[in-house]
Parts: sequence; structure tokens; C-alpha cells
Amino acid sequence: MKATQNARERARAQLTREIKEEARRQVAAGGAQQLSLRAVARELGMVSSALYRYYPSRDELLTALIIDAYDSLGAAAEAAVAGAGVAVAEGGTASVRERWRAGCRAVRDWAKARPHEYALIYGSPVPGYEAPPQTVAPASRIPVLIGGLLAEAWKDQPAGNQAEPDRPGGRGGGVLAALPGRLAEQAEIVAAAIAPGVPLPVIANALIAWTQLFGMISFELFGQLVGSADPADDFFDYAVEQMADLIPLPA
Amino acid sequence: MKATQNARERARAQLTREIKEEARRQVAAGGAQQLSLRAVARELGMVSSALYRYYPSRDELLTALIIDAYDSLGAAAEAAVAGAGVAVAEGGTASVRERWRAGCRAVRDWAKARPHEYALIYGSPVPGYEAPPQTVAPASRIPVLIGGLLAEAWKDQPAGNQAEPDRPGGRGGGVLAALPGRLAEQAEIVAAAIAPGVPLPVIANALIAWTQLFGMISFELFGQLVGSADPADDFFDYAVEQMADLIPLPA
DNA sequence: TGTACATCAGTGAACGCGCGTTCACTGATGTAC
DNA sequence: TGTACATCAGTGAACGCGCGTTCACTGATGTAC
Repeated sequence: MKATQNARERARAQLTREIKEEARRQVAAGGAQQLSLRAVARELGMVSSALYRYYPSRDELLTALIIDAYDSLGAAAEAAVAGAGVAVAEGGTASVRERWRAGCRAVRDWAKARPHEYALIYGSPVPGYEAPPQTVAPASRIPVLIGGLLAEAWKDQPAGNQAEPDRPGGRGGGVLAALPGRLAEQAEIVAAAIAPGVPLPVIANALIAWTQLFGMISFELFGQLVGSADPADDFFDYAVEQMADLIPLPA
Repeated sequence: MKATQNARERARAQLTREIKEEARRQVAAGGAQQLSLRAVARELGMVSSALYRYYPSRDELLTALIIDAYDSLGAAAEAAVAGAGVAVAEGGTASVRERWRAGCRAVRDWAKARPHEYALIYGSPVPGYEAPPQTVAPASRIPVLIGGLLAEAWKDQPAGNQAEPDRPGGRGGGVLAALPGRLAEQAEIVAAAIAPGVPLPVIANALIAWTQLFGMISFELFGQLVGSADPADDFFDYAVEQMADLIPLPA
């Protein structure tokens, strides 16, 4: 409340940020295992025990980085999806498919620019580290974003989210495949949470597209594509388009 | 050549195996970072420096584990694909699609039984560790296996691997999409190496299916599906089927 | 405005730990004649 | 069959390193009267 107290508090907030930023630099340079409280303190010209005034443990600092990474990725994707509308539209709006493309590319660009931060959130979990519940909300920004696109694509459809009209000659035998029991329940829950009004098979296919997106990016960053789809730019764009067809998103 | 020398050599081979097995146990229990030469030696009742008679460094031991993991996974998938033929056939042969299913399930089962070994080969790379060239061949057993399935599915097709006949009403506008330049080259190289005679768009879609397979498994093992497609059994089977349609594999 | 007190940031030493790797060595196993 | 020599597995001590975390402390900043 008082100005003087605010001065102390501002100093504290400032240092808290600086610690996190130095920590992020170390993770960016060498991965999560390279994060060392002593090294962070050294870099900041403090003694290592002083960090404990700001973060109660190494794991809490890691958690802060993880949350930031999810938020940073989510924000980048959201901006790209929103921006796609603006870019195209001098009056019109970008199609859902165009925004899907923009979002996917933004996720990949973010990941390629920060491979170790990407690994921090989508790589193998650090053994002994348990992701706390506060990471759940930031982690769900991408699914929420995708759900929003789906909801918008289906907002003018008739209700009754059970089945699509038969589409003769389509892949899979002419109808969108019926969902096996457990998946139908799960899709229903997902739909209720982030994509109301969207048919369940569309939700299921979007789940596929979602895992595909991150599966490709992980393969690219972790070196599995060397010898085949590397460099992956064209492959990525192609797959993004195939996923849009699969879901399907309106062209 | 002599029997006595063979005795010494047999002892050496035996211990080499035991070291690797104890190391694998440690990785299975706590991930690659938990692998400690000193702990391995302790468990085997030796002094840590003695291990250097068998593996010149920790990294070489890790490499041996990585190669074994790729080989173990490859063998499991190969056996499942071959076994699917045997299982169905008391005279007939399982369809390519059935073998694709069997292979995918085998990969997932293998991974779920050994999450840390899976992470060793498909998780984020250990910083500072560079995968040596000897890992390439074992790592390619899965792609080779998939390529073989494709080649078999297309073995009776007319030559000319450029385009599929127009399939009216199919997804994506009625023709298999043309491949962007770089991807076409890459698909050609892949086809030449592991799937001769297979149309390039099929190769590209198989690359999607391949990244999808491991993307889903990674998401499942690394906890990203919690709250949506978890447990993932039905989702997995559904996606495997969708990928078979996408490639497309004959039903 | 000034003094007594409370809060809090930062210090420095220490605890207890484990690691990969090197090196000179002992003693057993195997080889050559 | 027996002896001299070479090979090699395993030992034990040491090097040099870094880590997370605790704790009693000093001294500066802020608060209350």
C-alpha cells in the first residue's frame, strides 16, 4: 500500500523475474538438466542460498519455467490465429482452415526457435519431477484454441452432434467412422469443455490432428526425420493440410 | 581359436552382457539420467574403474542401450506383423491393413511396457549426447517395416509412381494432393530406399502415419492425453484406422 | 522529526551427496618353447 | 610336463568436479508511536 513498501516489493518482483530469465537462458542453452541454482546465482552475482528467498526449490523454479513456456507458446499460437484473420481481411475474415494453418505454423516456429523449452514441455518428463496442477491451464491453451476453431466452423450447423451426413465416396467407407465406446465418451467430454456443438467424429479427428502436430514437431526437433522428411517445411505444410481435410475443416 | 582363450572370452562376453543388463535395469527404473557407472559397478559387486575394461565411457554404454532398444522395438513390431499373417492364415494371409494394425499395436505395447527405454530413443535427446551412426540402422527398422507393407500393397499396381487415379468424392478434392517440391524429392528417396514402386503421395501419407504413431504414443506416455483421450486404447485404434484410410491401405 | 523495533534480503560456511575418469598396481589366466 | 613370459581383469586410491539445501548471522529497509 505504501510507496516505500512498494519500492521493496518492486525490487523483489524485479529480481524474481531476473532469476527466472537467467534460468530460462540456461534451459535454452542446455536443457532442463543443465538448470543449476548455483549457476543462476553465480550469473546474477549472488550467493546460491539467496535464491531461496525467491524460489523455495529448484523444482518450483522449473515449474515456473514450464508454465511460462506453455503460456508463451499459447500466446504465440493465439496471436497467429487471430492475426490470420486480420491479415487476410481488409473487410473479410480468414477461413477456419487458414487460421488452422497459421496456428500450426506458429507452434512449429515457436518450437524451432526454442527447442529446449519445447522439450521442457513436450519432451520426455524429467524423472522425479511431477508436473503440478498449476500447469494444467496454460497447457490447455492450444487445445482450447483448436476447440474454438472447430466450434466456429460448426456454429451454423444443425444441432445433434452425433453424426455427420453420409458423404458418398469419402474415405473410410462413405461415412465418418463410428467411434468406439470409450472414445465417444471422451470426445463428448472434450466437446463439452472446449468445442460445444461439434460432432464427435470431428472431435476425434481433431485429437488426431493435435497429436500429429506435436508428433511431427517432436520428430523434427529430436532428429528422427533426418534421412527422410528433412528439412521438414514442405512435409509439415502438407501434413497440416491433410489434417485439415481429415477433421474436416471447411476450405 | 583355442578352448582356453575362449573360456576367457566367454567370461568377458558374459560380463559385458551383465553390465548392459544392469544398466538397462537402471534406465528402466529412472530414465537415462539415472544411469550411473558407479551404481552399475556397485550392483555387480565390482569397483567402478573395472567397467572401463568393458565400455570405454558412459556414453558408449548408453549407445549400446539405445541400439538394443531400437532393435528390441523393431523385432517386436516385425514379429507382430509377421505373426498377424500366421494368426489369420490357416491358409490365407492377413491383409496389409491387418498387419499394419498389428505392427502399430506392437509398437505401443512395447512402449508402454518400457516407458523409459522408449523415452531413451523417442524422447528428447540427452543434452551433450550425440547419437552415433551405428544407431541409424536399428532406428530404421520401423520405417523399413512400414515401407515393406506399402510395397506389398502396391506390388500388383501398374508402374509409374507419380499419381493415383482420380478417386471421385475422396477427401481433398477427389485426387491425392500433389506434393510440394521438396517433399516430392524426399518421398522419391524414401520410396527408392524402402518402398519401391509405391506412389509418392502414398509415401507422403505414410510419413504422416509414421509420425502420428509415435506422436500419439509419446503423448500418452508423457501425460499429455490426461483429461482427453486417456486411457488411450480406443483412441489409438481409431487413429490407426484413420491413418490406414489416409495412406490408403487396402481394407 | 526522531527513536525503538520488526521485517526481510543477502552472506558465508557447512552438510552430505554422487559422479566420470585416470593410473599404478597385483595376481590370475593363457601362451610358447 | 615344466618353466619363463605376456596378456589381461580387477583393485584401490585419487583427481577434480558440481550439486541442492540448511542455518545462524549481519545489516539495510521499512513501520509505529
